[in-house]
Amino acid sequence: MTVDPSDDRPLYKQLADLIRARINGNELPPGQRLPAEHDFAEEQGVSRDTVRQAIAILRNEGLIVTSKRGSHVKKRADLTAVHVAMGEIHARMPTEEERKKLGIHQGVPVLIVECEGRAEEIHPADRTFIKIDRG
Amino acid sequence: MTVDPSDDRPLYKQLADLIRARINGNELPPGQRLPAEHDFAEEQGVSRDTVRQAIAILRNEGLIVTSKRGSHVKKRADLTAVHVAMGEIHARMPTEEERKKLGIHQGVPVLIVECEGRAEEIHPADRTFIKIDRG
DNA sequence: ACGTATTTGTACGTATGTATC
DNA sequence: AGATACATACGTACAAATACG
Repeated sequence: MTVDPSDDRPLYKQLADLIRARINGNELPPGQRLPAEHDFAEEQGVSRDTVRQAIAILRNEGLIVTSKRGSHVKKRADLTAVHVAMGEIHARMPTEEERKKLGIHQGVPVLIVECEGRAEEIHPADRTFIKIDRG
Repeated sequence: MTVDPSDDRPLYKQLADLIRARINGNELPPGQRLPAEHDFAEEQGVSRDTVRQAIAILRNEGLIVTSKRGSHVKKRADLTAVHVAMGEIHARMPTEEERKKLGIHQGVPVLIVECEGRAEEIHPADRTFIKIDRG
C-alpha cells in the first residue's frame, strides 16, 4: 500500500496511517524494525522529510521509538501505569530534562499524583512508590 | 537572548529552552502569542525549519498550542486531571482521530482507566464520569 | 463583500554531522 | 575503516487558513 498524492490528506498523515495500521494489524510486531527512512521514501515515492514527519507522529503517539539504529515498534511494557487509591492525577509530556533524569522513554507522558495537596512527579519505574493505601 | 551556533547543543533545542524560560518566567504569559516563525527565524539568525522544530518541542510538552493564527502560550486549565479511588491508569498521546473525536487539545495525553478488567478511555471533559466510589 | 497580507502547513531539495553496525 | 541510518540545518516553493483593511 502506498500514499496517494491526489488525495487531499497530507502525504505524511496518510503514511502515518499506513504504518499504524501495519503495527495494529501485527504485520509489524513489537520489537520489529521499520524500514529505513531512505528506503521508505523510495518505496512510497516521497521525500525523506515526509517520511520523517510520519515517523514523528507515531513516535509522539508512543507507538514506536527511534534511535540511531532505526525506528522500532514499541512494546506494551512501555505504557505508563500507576496504582492509586485516591488523589488527583495529571498527565503531560515531560521535558527532555525530565526524560533524562527520570529515565522516561520517548512518547511516554509523566503522571503527577496529587494527594492531600502535595504533588509528586512519577514515572513508570516508580510504580511501587506511589501506591497509596486508602484505609 | 539568542542561540549560539558554536555551542554543541542543537540550535532548535537551545531555542526551545530560551522560549520555555520566557514562558516559565512569565515574560510570555498564558494566552500570549509568540512571534511568527518567520520573524523568530530572522531574529535568531536561523532557518524557519529550526524555529519550527523548537516550537514542536514546546507543543509536545503541552506548553503551547499552534493554529493558523500563530502559537500561543497555553493555559493551565488544559491539564488532564482525573479523580479515582482505585484501578489502574495508563497515559499516552492520542492519535489525531482520538483528538478530534474526544475534543482533546494539542499536547494533552489521554488517560485509560482500567477498573476490574474493563478499560475506558477518558479525556479532560469526562472528568465527572470516571469518579469511582471506593466504598 | 472582496482582495491582500500574514502565518502556518506541506513538500521538495541539498549538505554535513554523528552514532552504530 | 567503511557503510548505514538518523540528526541537524540550511534552502526553496506553493497551499491553505485566517485576519485585516
